[in-house]
This record gives sequence, C-alpha cells and structure tokens, in this order.
Amino acid sequence: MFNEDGNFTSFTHSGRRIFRVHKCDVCGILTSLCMQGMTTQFKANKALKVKKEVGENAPTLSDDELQRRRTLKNRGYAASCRIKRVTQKEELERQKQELQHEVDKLARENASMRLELDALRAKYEALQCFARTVTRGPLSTGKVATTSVITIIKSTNNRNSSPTSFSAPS
Amino acid sequence: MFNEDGNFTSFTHSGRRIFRVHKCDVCGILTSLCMQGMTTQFKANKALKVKKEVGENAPTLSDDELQRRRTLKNRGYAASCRIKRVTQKEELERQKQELQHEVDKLARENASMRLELDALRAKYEALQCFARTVTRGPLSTGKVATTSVITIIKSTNNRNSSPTSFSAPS
DNA sequence: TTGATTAGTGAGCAG
DNA sequence: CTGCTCACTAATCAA
Repeated sequence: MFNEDGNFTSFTHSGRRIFRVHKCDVCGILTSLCMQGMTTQFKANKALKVKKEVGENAPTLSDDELQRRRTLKNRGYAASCRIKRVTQKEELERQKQELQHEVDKLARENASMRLELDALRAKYEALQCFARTVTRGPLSTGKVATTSVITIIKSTNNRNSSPTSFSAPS
Repeated sequence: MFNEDGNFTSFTHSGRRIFRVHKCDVCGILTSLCMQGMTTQFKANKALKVKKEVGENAPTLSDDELQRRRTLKNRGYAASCRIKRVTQKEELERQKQELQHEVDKLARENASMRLELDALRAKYEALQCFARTVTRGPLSTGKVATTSVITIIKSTNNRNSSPTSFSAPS
C-alpha cells in the first residue's frame, strides 16, 4: 500500500506491521525508516549522495519543495525517535534482567557459604571441645609445650576471636 | 497561551513546558491532562458528571460536535499514553537501581563471609595441628577415651568432610 | 463504544 | 540548517 506521497510501503506479517521502506525524494534511494539499524557505512553513503545531488540540481527550490523536504525528513526523524525509545526501553529491561541474574547468583553463593561456615564452626567447636578434654585429662608431661602451641594458634587468628577461647589448663 | 480550541493553557517554568490544563467541553471542569495523576475519586466524579449532562442535554449532537468530542478525548488519551510511557521508564530505572544496590549488598556480604571462612579455616587447621601434637605426644592414659571423642566429632560433621581427617594415633 | 497506541505532522529547542 | 522531541490528530487496535 502506498500513501498520498506514493513513496512509502508497509510490510505486514500475520496482520502486524513490521517495518517501512522509504524511497527518498531527496536522494532517491530506498531506505528503511529505521535509521538506528543502519550501518555507519550506509549512513555515510546516503549523506554523500544527498550532497552531490544538491550540487548538481538547481540551487533554488520552491518553498513548497523545501517544506515537502522538511516534512519528509521529519517523518524519518520521528521514526528514529520512536525506535530509539523502544531500543532504550529494551536495553533497560535487559540490564534489569542481567542484574536480577547476578543477584540470584550472589544469593546462591551466599547461602552455600553460610552453610559451609556453619558447618565449619560446628566442626571447630567440636574439635575445641576435644582439645580441651585432651589437655585437661592427661596433663602429665608437656605442660610447657602445650601453652606454647596455644600461643601460635592465637597469632594466626587475630580478628574475630570467639569468646570461648580455651585457656591452658591450670 | 491558548490554542485554536481556546481551552488549553500551557504553563512554563524556566522555558520548559511543565503541564497543561484542559477545560473540558463535555463536563466543563478544568482538568490536568495528566489523568494518571488523578485520584480515583476524581475520575469517578468526572465520569458521573459526564453521564448526567448527557442525560440532560439534547440526545442528538451534530457530527461536528461528536467529532470534536472524540478529538478532545483522544487528546487526553494521547497525553495519558505519554505519561504512562515516562512513568514506566522511570519505574524501570528505579527497579534497576534497586537491583544494583542489592547486588552491592550481597557482594559485600559475600566478601566478608569469605574472609570469615578463610580465617576460621586457618584457625581450625591450627587447632587440628595442635590436637594432633597433643594426642601424638603424651598418649599415656586415655587412648580409648580419645578415639570415642573423635567419633563424636565425625558425626557432627557429615557433609563437606575435609580430606585431612585426623585419625587416632596408633 | 471507549480507551490505548501508532505513524505522521508542525512547533520549537539545541547544537 | 539539521536532528530530535513534544503535543496533537486520525487511524486503528482491543476489550
């Protein structure tokens, strides 16, 4: 279908309009109105061709022609503007989803680390308990050696010292 | 400034148009075109008034009047549509930022937990080392008691068993 | 029929 | 002057 300007074609697919092709009055070439989707190469070519034809043609154009040209360009600008809008919206949604995935991943990591931490804490406390019984029980030979080992442990563990630090048995 | 319809006013602030007020031909009341911002109460009132006046007035309206009414309504719909668009965009940006904050928070938690885990691991290994020396060294009285304590430790720690399980000394 | 959405249009701003 | 964006309109979709 062509409109009153006779240079626009609408393509439809299963009842929905997909895109439009424009046969430009200025440069004569067919272009999709989606200038956002053009390659930079194509944009440059088009600009070049416009400049050339302006140089060849009569320098004076009627006011009607100028107005028509402006209108046609505006039509393209409006289309670009709309495409930009939806593109930006899609980009926002993409970024949002990406962040959501990152949140999920971090949350999973977090949960598994918390489990690991709890397990290790339990393991540590049990071992601590065991160590206490062992050092309290026999206390026969190496009392001096025992205390020295405890000192080494404390230096490895400056931060986050638990309140239940086991002291050397009396 | 009034347009050709004579019932629109544009307010500007530092050169930018902020909003418009509409004196409705149908119901006669002034309304902001921003229907999204209206309270439900206000919307209902307006709808009511329209219905009432339609009932009071002559039932036949000229085609021009009908067309005009449709045009005015369309103007409002278009405004709502634009407002909805920017509102949705702002909402997307808000959600994006919220997710970003969540990512940051989780990442911080993650990092601190990783530190804690490493510290605890070191602490555990040192204690394990100590326990080994103690159990290997004296081994005088309670050999049976020692093994039984080790069994208890293992049952506390079913999952995530480290390869360096210390066995009872021979 | 009503409300929402789209493409095209002119006004007007910004660079 | 060019490109972009806004408000508006008619056409059309959808419920």
